[in-house]
Amino acid sequence: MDKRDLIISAALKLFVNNGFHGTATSKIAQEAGVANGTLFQYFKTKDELIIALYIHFKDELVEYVSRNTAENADIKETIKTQVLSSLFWAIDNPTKFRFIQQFHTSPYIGQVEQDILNKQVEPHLALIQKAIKQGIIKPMPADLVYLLITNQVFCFYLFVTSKKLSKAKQHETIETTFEMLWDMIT
Amino acid sequence: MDKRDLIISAALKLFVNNGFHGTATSKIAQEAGVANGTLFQYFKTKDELIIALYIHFKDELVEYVSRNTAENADIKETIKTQVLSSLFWAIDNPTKFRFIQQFHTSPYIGQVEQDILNKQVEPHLALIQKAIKQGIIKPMPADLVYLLITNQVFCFYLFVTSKKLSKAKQHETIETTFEMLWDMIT
DNA sequence: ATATAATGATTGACTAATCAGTCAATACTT
DNA sequence: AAGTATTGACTGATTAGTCAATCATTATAT
Repeated sequence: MDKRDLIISAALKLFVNNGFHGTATSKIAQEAGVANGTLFQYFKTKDELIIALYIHFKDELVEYVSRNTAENADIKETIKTQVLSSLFWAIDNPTKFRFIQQFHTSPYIGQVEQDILNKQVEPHLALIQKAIKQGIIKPMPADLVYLLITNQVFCFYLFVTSKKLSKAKQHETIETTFEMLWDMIT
Repeated sequence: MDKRDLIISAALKLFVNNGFHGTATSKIAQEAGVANGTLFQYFKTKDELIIALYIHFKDELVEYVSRNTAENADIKETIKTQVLSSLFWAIDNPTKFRFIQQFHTSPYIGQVEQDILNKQVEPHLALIQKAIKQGIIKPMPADLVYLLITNQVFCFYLFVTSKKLSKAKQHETIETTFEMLWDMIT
């Protein structure tokens, strides 16, 4: 694990526990076991670190989902796989997922270039639009459907983590709630 | 408008724009047009101010919703009225609503006494439980249903504010999406 | 009615602590 | 020996919170 990674995971932990400004860069360096100055070698400013963290973990999630998405399954199966793998990633990486949520509702989200945000959303929007054209999903704005789906994921995540369900029970709940979601939008 | 209210609205504005720790208490006092020390007369610490703000606005929302809820309508009508009035409140008070969301995903949420959180949620949970017993809503954990509903409200809010829809178009979208939500959980 | 006292609200200069970020010195690699 | 990565003491700026002094308001006494 190189110093950059040490800094990233220390920062993740402290930001989620104490908030962005509630975490001093010196505390991050300490937690990472590196010197104060080293942090600024890898990230020019604290803001740059925070934004880099968001892009880093969001990319990790996007990559995980696309790696788990079958190439030529039908649309329902594709969307289902994407929803479920997002959720599994969130359950396995609660701190990273909470960081993303915290970032989304913070003023920092405005500092991320629109290009980067679009690039992560575009493929999903395209898939939804395709499903709407084929008459699978109800005719409605694609970005509303996207919002409904992503919020459902967040919702499942909150539920699954608040109760301490067994893996089997988790899967069962996720399956039923996905079918409910699917019924809603089709 | 007394000083306490001036401080509250100044704090709301700055916290939403700059984050909790990104906002200095001196800036809040300045924005409110009161002296530094006056802020600490009304709120012993900055943390106390932040938490008081959350409870204040959450109460405002809860009160608004319950004021708009008909006494003896049927369950669907009751829940529908609650969802719609939450949403209208959010649209009319975007800064307050964003503050609540920002607070929810921040570490401060852990500092709010469980009693206070429960008191706001309980009546809604009771209503959902009643609907489940009567076989109106599908048999599933009441708190999951509650999560699904509140997240849907957040989702509508994001959609309605991202597009700049006319009031009429807003109502139309909200009506259809509520029916979708209702179909999903019943 | 007027003066005086008492109470409480408000002020802003102040402090000790903390912060992000720098940089000259040091350690490690090639 | 040259180049690169790392260090941590340091700085100027900013922070939350304090407090003695001032101001406003109301109550009491003459």
